[in-house]
Amino acid sequence: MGSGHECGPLPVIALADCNNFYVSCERVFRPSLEKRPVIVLSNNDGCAVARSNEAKAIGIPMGAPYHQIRKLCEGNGVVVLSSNYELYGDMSSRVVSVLARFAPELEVYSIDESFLDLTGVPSPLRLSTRMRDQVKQWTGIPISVGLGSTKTLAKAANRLAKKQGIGCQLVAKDDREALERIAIEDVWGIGRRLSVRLRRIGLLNAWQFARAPSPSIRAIGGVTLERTQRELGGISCLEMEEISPPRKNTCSSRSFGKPVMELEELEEAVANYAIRATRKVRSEGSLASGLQVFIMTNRFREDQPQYSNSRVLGLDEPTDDPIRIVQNAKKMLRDMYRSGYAYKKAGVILLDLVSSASRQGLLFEEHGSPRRQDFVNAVEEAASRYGGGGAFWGGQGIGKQWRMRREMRTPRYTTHWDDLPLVR
DNA sequence: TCTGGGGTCCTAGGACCC
DNA sequence: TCTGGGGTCCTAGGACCC
Repeated sequence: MGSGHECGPLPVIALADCNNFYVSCERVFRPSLEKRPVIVLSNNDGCAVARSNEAKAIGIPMGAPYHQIRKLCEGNGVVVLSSNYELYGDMSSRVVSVLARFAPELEVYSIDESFLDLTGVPSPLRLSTRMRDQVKQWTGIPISVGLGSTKTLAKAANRLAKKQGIGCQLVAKDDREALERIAIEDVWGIGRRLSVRLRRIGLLNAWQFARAPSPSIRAIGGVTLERTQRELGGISCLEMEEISPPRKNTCSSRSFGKPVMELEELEEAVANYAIRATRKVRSEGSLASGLQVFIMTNRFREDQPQYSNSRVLGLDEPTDDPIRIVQNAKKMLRDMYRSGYAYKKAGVILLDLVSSASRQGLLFEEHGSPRRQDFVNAVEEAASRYGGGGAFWGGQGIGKQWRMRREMRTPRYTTHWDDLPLVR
């Protein structure tokens, strides 16, 4: 230790990333979608958030608003699906459980990506290939695996693996040829803004970026960008995080299916979002120390008057009480509501979540009488067991004119009994 | 007519204090 | 001729990710 030489084996990080994940999930249950152009739309059937390779080849860009590509889709026989997050969430955990058999240390990074520590494995490429076959065989989901000595190099390797249609790829920190093929905007951590500024000073790809003088990098993107640069140079700055740190905030928000003018309807939507957000924190055993409510008009409509606002409230004591949160959220909404605007979106954010186990022990809480707690728990229990139809709070309303559109959703094959595929 | 949702981290600048 | 300086805390906004 401390000699400046390598001690122990060179670190090897793998990034296993599902190919076109949402589309692949749909294909598992509808094999007829294989080899056809398929896209999955975001909430509200708004944008294309997943595209099969065939759909990419047609020229459908990532994130394209559906109304802009509708003609293109119709003209090319593209299968268009609404998103089905219950299905994707369930498929995701299946994939993770297979991956976990291949490495002692695994970090679930997103719904379709996991990092694995393969340090010390004799032949990481061969292991990755076996892993990829296993995932495909057991879950039906195709994945690509990138290998590198840091997370950022593994990301870059994964990108090349996907681009070239090969399953697994390793990129070493001094592999000039490979790193030159990664455009600057495709480096993990460099988005649209930063890539423009980096291109302006002549840095066009990952190789050039990695070798640029670090003070100029820091001047452009601060310590975060400098970390990315070091990672590309093989110096690890982003550690594996096996257990994800507890969430700090949670948000529930939706665009409305139709613009909303009236306060009453907004109140209904906000009550629903508040309850959804509260259920999330309850399920994680957390309490909210504050909440934020926001509303906004459609920012794309330049012909219409715009208004957006938000209110933040600190709670005197952390809570997971839906009644209290809904009451406060509605009060905050009424406070900032202005009539005469066509509202497009609203949301509720629960802030500064703390663990309910470490609840700071007020034995005599004014609002938290045992009977009230029991009542709240009973309603929430019924709601979670039987879904929204089991029980709901008064303020949630029953009209739901503002509900989002989801007109092309496939059945929830794996999570709802009613939707199980029938075998004949 | 139609443009997603849910997160994190960092930084600059203001308020406040001594 | 020329307003003190330095620390902490908080927040809004900007950047990124999938």
